[in-house]
Amino acid sequence: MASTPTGGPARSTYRHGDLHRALLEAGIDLARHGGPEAVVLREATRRAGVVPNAAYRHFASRQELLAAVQAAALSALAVAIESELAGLRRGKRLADFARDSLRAVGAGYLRFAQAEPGLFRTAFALLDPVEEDTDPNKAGRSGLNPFQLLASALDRMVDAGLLPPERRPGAEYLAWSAVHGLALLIIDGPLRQLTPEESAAIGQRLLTMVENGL
Amino acid sequence: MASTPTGGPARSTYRHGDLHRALLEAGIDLARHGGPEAVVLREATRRAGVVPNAAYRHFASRQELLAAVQAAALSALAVAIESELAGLRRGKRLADFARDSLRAVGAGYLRFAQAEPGLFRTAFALLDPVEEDTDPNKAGRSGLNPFQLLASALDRMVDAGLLPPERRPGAEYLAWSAVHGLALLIIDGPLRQLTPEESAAIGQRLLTMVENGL
DNA sequence: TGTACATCAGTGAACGCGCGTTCACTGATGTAC
DNA sequence: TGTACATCAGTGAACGCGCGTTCACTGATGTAC
Repeated sequence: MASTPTGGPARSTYRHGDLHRALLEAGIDLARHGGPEAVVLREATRRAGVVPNAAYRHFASRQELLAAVQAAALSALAVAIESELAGLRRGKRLADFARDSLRAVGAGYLRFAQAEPGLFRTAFALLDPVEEDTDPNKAGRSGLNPFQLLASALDRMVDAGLLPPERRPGAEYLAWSAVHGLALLIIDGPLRQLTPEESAAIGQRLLTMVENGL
Repeated sequence: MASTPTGGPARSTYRHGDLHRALLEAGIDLARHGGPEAVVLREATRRAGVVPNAAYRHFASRQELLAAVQAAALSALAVAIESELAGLRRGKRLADFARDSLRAVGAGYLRFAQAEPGLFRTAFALLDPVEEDTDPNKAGRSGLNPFQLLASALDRMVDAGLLPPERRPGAEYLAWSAVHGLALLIIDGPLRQLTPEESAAIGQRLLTMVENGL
């Protein structure tokens, strides 16, 4: 039996069956290992065991495939944040819970960046505004995308009286900046050598700075 | 008289005269307009009015040209920070001066990112650790590179009693993260549409957060 | 249940592009005498 | 001051590469009768 380049079994049918999905998954895998610029149409078709131009039945251009991969990366980030949030104990006082939520959002963000740097970079390759975006392809299980998860954690801070309402507007961008910057120093920058433990520690310190400084 | 592609006068001599410099400047210009991936050997030689392989007399590879451009970008950033620092009035109390220095470093960083996004992105394309780097090509007039300028502002904060010495180690990375993240949101991200005034305002807010949170 | 046929997913071949890099060369420059 | 010569900066031509995308096609599938 012949094999595809990735070692999977060759198609026995003339039709692929689910080429759209196969291309998307190949694209995600490429992004995972090489970031957005590694999402190459021809390589995706190679992995799907299909001729290059077959992709055009499912994506109008390389750009469109990349956009789909980017949405998937955003969604994966949202899921990572949600799973960090899911680990919180709810029994605590409202204020503690609000604080913990904000930290969980930040910690999930940083953990994802370090665990999946390629997908992380893909998620933020020329990002369109995502504030009002309700595309479920970019969201986690809660239906919220990463930005919206952050926004709701900040709302909780206001509700708990930890953040004065007049400082709420735009606070997303301050918190996001700090965490995003650290993520990049860790995956692409001078903090590349840190172990996951070390970066978790500096992440916590950064989150404390945000909490106190907001 | 014939012209080079950029409209400059054609060489009248067989030898170029200063091709090394011409290639570097072409590379810087490419980076300015398109970031690191726009630094293309063949295009640099075209602009210098020279055949493609002539570059190899001066740079061993495209990578080596890019490294030189990157150093120049870092140096330009350092100069931008220095000029922000130079605007400070010295007469004030030590504590005020320390605070203002830190803010000036951040503001210079943000201003440069917005004014020269291509060079900014080039400066941080896979940055080697720059903490101990004394390469003058990466430094400003003071001989310090951007990271070292930040470090010395933080030292002043400690001297002025505004930052407890036990929180000094690693503080560079916290401050840097915040400012770097905001810079990226502004040049590549969802804050792309902000006017320079708006981004200066959010920059000041971010710097306040850093100051209070550190 | 069986056959004719329209649909359209995937094929095969080719395109033009620009890139980095290597090779053997040529001819201007500046130095040694 | 004048000439021979070595150096080496820039030339000319070519390479192989992989990319995105277009074209006219073929043949498996599923629907209409």
